[in-house]
Amino acid sequence: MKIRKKSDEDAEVGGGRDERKQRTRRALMDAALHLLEGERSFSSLSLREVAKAGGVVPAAFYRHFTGMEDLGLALIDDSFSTLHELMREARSMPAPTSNLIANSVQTFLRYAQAHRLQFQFIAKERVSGSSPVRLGIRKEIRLWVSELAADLAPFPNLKSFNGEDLRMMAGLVVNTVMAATELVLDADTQDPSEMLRIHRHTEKQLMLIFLGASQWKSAATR
Amino acid sequence: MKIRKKSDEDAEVGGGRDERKQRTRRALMDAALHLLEGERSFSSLSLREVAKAGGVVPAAFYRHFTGMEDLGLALIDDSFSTLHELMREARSMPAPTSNLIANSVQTFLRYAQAHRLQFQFIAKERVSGSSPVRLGIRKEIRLWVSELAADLAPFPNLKSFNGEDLRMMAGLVVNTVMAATELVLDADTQDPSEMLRIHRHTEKQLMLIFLGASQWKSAATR
DNA sequence: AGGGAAAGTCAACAACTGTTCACTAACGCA
DNA sequence: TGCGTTAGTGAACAGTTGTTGACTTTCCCT
Repeated sequence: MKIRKKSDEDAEVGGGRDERKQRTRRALMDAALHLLEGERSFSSLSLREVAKAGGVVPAAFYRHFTGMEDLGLALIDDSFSTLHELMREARSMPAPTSNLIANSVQTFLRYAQAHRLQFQFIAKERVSGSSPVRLGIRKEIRLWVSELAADLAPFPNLKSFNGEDLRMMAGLVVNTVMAATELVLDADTQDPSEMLRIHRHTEKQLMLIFLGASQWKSAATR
Repeated sequence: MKIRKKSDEDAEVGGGRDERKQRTRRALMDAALHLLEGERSFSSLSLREVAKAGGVVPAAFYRHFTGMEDLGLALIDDSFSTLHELMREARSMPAPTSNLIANSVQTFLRYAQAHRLQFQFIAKERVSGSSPVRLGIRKEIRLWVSELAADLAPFPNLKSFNGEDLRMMAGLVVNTVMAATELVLDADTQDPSEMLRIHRHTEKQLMLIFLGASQWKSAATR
């Protein structure tokens, strides 16, 4: 009668053993992300409430993570893998010779909105997280800057940049996009006019940067 | 014999009643700021530990603030008043016709370093604070952007900006400076070469922005 | 000189925290 | 078919949390 304890009441059943394990692992990570929605910060989450929100008893949490910090690091990997996925998609798209800036802004901000939980996590923990978490995020962002610099290098407008200055410019672009992302994540969810305002604002800022870049002269390296 | 309970052991004595009250109020605020040094975030501070660090029993906390959020709002006022003080000083200085960017960067980042606790608080709570705290900070930053835009308006290079675009550019500058501030606050305290690197980096980014600005043409407003 | 106001103390409360332990039951390999 | 491995349970622990109430002591005004 009471043979199957969970399976007969859980909607989502089946699968091998470690498939089920991955499922609760994800449930814990998703629970944490959802708890972060709104005002909470990761460091104010308690292990117990994450466990409860994940549908599991506190002790079971330890079968998946050594503690909350471990969970945080897992969330970083998760979040940045979705960011890299976007970058890969963007690179494989046929380069739209005109409107490149407007297209990129639109693509990125839409994507951030669609993955708001992850991006909210990144935005918060980038500045207020524990040391390993924060450093992990910074490393990923530096990597992102490098990739962007490499993507920018071939542009004919930017011939006069040396490598260091190219990274400087890429950093400026990334900062700007990150700031815009924070605006989008905070904005009244799905107020289209407000969203349009942010898009236009960000496009102009990037145009200003690229306008400056086309005039730039790197000091001769010697 | 045991008439004066506090005065005979406290180093800092004297003053009228509400002068003493202001003193413990400040002690609580300073305690909170110091607890935020390093990894902690404001939302992870407990009322009890702030009270203890402030040298006061938990119940006494309520004589000064209605709760932690109230303390947070007080810290915002405090922090931004020091920022406005810097802005006032900067404006009263004789405009250094050359090297304006380098001077401004140096002044600002030095100031941020000197008031690291306040700026750390702002940087963290800007993104992860509770709603009233976060909104308070955003409002102050918008104000800052407006003031900068007004300061920028008279420059002959920027004649071709309309009001909205000027704010757009000012926003870009503020974003850039804020990002640099975060780097400074995180950097190995007082590693001069690292600090120099950040200064140079930021100067270049601002030069790039101003270079673009000198070529800018706002669309005709109609 | 005396009395009201108020900053601060002390003790208690119910609720919640992280972590541990012995346990149960299901899976998958032999 | 059985048996070890292991995800998940339930209870207990010692601390810590926010908030309250009744208290003491000091200041300041009349």
